Amino acid sequence: MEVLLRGAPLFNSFTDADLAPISAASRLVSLKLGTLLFRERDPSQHFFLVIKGSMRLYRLTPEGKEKVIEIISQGQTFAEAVALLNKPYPVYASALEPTELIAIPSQVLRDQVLVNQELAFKMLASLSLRIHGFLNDIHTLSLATAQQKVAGYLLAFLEQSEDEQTIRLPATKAMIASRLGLQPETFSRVLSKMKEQGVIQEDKNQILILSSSALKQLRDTA
Amino acid sequence: MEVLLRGAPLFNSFTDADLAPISAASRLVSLKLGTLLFRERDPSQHFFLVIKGSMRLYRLTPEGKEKVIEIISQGQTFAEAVALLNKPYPVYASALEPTELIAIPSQVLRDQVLVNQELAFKMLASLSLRIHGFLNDIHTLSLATAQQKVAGYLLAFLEQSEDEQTIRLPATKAMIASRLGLQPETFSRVLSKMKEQGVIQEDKNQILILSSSALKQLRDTA
DNA sequence: GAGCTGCCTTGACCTAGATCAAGCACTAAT
DNA sequence: ATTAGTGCTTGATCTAGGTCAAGGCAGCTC
Repeated sequence: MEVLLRGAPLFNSFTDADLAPISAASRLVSLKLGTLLFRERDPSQHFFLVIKGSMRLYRLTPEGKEKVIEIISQGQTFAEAVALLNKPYPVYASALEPTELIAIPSQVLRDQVLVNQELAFKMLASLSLRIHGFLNDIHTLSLATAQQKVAGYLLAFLEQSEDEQTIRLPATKAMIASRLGLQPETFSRVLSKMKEQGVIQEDKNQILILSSSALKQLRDTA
Repeated sequence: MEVLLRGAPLFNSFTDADLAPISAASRLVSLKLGTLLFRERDPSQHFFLVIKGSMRLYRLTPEGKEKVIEIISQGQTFAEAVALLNKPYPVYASALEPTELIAIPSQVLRDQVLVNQELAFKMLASLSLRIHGFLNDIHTLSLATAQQKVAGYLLAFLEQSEDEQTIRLPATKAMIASRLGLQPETFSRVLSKMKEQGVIQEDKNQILILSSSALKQLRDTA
């Protein structure tokens, strides 16, 4: 368990002594595809670290449509903030694929933050990072065309994995479309056009970027 | 200065002893309407508390259009997270009206967080709150009609100021439209229609809610 | 290998809201 | 009083992307 915990950025610099009480209180959870982990407004008894697979965090509109807010992949944590502050979950969470999580009781987090100064700092850093992500999302959601959104989304992958030119989408296309604030049809059409223009190529659910500069062009042009 | 500082939620429970070093290092800043306080990517040497007036935080698109991300009013702080983590500012900030701020050096914040446990907690709480706000924004930006956005925006005021039925808009209509991801024209048309339907009434830049239930209806209907 | 089932694509249409273009109301300066 | 500036409204178009509907294409199970 310690090994798994240390896989997360939140915990990677911790000593065994720091980690022991957290590890002792946590437990491993396995979810089948589609399993609902918690609902919006549920009390937050745990926060979670994704060991394997991925989770989708979403909300429901009054009419019952789903809007995907975040897709959480391996190594990332979620619901830390609400757990710490003892607030109800602000979103629904369900498994996008068969997924393994570590569930860490909120109380343990609260206790540890008081004891371990570094943990508080790390939490602040992690929240701050998340806020930056949201700023970007807000920015693109509100004034980008479909093409810009898709180009930006694909480029985000290249940035983190350096000179890899091939991308495996982390969820179904419909999910990604929702994340981007698009209809699945529109997402499909945009990808088609990019293929047509020779900017990308698709094989199975792998996407190959033929020209990242052309893609940047598309992202930055109205 | 101490008095002003304690006006902010971030500091309201602090003892004089806690506050003294912060107060000593901070200084008061007055901005004329439209003054640019910092740019995106500037190093974050201070974070800020709004004493009087209001600030707009925004970004620029590649084509140079502005997108308002947040409007910060009296009593609120901004740029705490980046100051703490010593990252560059992620947005532009300029004064929406003649505005007074307290500028608190980032270094002081970093020092104090290490010393004062409660401050770290408060910061976590404040960031978490901000994240919740962003979740809402993302939600509405991506799948609400213009009418839903405006109704939701107005209702947000009623929620915080209880049974006040009259709202003074915190910025020009064009700014608010941008915050909501709308064109000024569209914002204006939506308000007109609401007046036509007898849901609201407008006088100067005061908005009177005639029927908050009708407004809720509008917010929750596609 | 026949038939499901779930994803994805493609086409035809339609509508919300952006854009373009005047004009109006109020304020501030000359 | 006249002009000019700024924010707001209103009307007339245009268009990106949403919606509806019809297949196509795996990968399953039986």
